[in-house]
Amino acid sequence: MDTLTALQKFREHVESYVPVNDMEWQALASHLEVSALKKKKYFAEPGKICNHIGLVVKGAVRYFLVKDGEEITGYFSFENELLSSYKSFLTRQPGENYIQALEDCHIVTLSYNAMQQLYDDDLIGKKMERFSRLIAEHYLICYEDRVSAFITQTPEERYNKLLETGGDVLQRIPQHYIANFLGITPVSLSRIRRRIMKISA
Amino acid sequence: MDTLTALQKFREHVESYVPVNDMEWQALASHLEVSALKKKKYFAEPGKICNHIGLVVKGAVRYFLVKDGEEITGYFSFENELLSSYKSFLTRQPGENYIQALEDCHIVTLSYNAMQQLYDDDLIGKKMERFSRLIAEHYLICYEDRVSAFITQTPEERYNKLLETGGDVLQRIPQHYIANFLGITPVSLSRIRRRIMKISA
DNA sequence: TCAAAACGTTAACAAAAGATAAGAAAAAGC
DNA sequence: GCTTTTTCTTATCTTTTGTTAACGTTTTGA
Repeated sequence: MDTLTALQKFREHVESYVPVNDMEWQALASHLEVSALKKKKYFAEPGKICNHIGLVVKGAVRYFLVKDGEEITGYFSFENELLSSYKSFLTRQPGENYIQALEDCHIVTLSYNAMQQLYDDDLIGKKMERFSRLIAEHYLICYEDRVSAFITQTPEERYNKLLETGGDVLQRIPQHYIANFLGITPVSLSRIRRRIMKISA
Repeated sequence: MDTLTALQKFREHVESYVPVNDMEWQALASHLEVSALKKKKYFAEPGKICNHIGLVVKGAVRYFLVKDGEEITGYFSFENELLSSYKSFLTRQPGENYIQALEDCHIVTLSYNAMQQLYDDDLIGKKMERFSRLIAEHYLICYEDRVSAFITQTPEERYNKLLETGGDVLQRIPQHYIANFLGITPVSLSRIRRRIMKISA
């Protein structure tokens, strides 16, 4: 995928939140960087401050942290989704998790400093503020739903819901990662799958 | 508590995110409403669109939803914390949860329409966008931490962490609500407490 | 191509959590 | 002040999950 296509994808993503005219786009695009992230390479690592926010143009990444020597996968990002150790990016503190490419990825990134410059820009500062607000609000709602699922649903119910709405996740992600994502062990997920098969059979 | 004090608290809250001069404050304050919410009264109910966002100036509220006839408590807001069925407020869709006063509350609220007017205001639009962005980012991080706790920690570990950092919650909230908040049943929390007591004794 | 690693399932056992019920203590409301 | 409700604990039993290990299959990578 060429640079222009990648940037165009980024523009479309921004425009799904706020309208952007050509002049505004120029101001924004001048700060963007297009790059590749090969499978198994890391976008973020614990102990390091995440200095970039990105968009996954192609590919998929996995968020995980290591506890007691075990990798625990918390999240994934696919095409047209945000890519960042967001807490670290926002707070300027060292992050806690790895972000690793599950496939060869094409990404478009924006540095923290560029972001602040854009916020303070007279031409597009307000629009960038709004864009970031809408992004944050969007992901806030996602997290709210996820917390709600942990509180109100059993692991089996959470997996069933994932079967309905999961889409890409179920096809492209190994099941033991999905187990972590659901808050259970891979063995437990395997048992849940067998239970469901028996019922639906 | 009088209206001026309540408004002053709101101003201080805003100023903990962005600086506000007197002129800007006038523009904002003209849209604010100060009100009381008596114990057990509802700020939001399922099926209704949440048209206001608020600040708890005094008191505490509980967020809960009803599943299979059971109340499940997901969250609390105390003094100087945000108050809203945020997903409903943002998406303009009917909410799913109740927000109920646990104590007699004093609250300051801002309507959705006023919020949009403020965003589009030339004088303080950009500042309001930034304020809301920072608010959303702040709560996004809170939710991220909470999801992370569900994935990486056992209920016992989550309770222990709450003992360290909980503050108000543990003093002012009945334990069966806290159990829900931790994602377990009240009976289970009681057992966890006994296990911890035995160890530390 | 071939050895090594990763992946998913299953089994056996231990630990924890859910469901239900009962009882005591504390708080709320009249 | 007294009754009712709420809150918390405890016990019993069932269900689920975690842990560890084994096994076959698939995928990876040199």
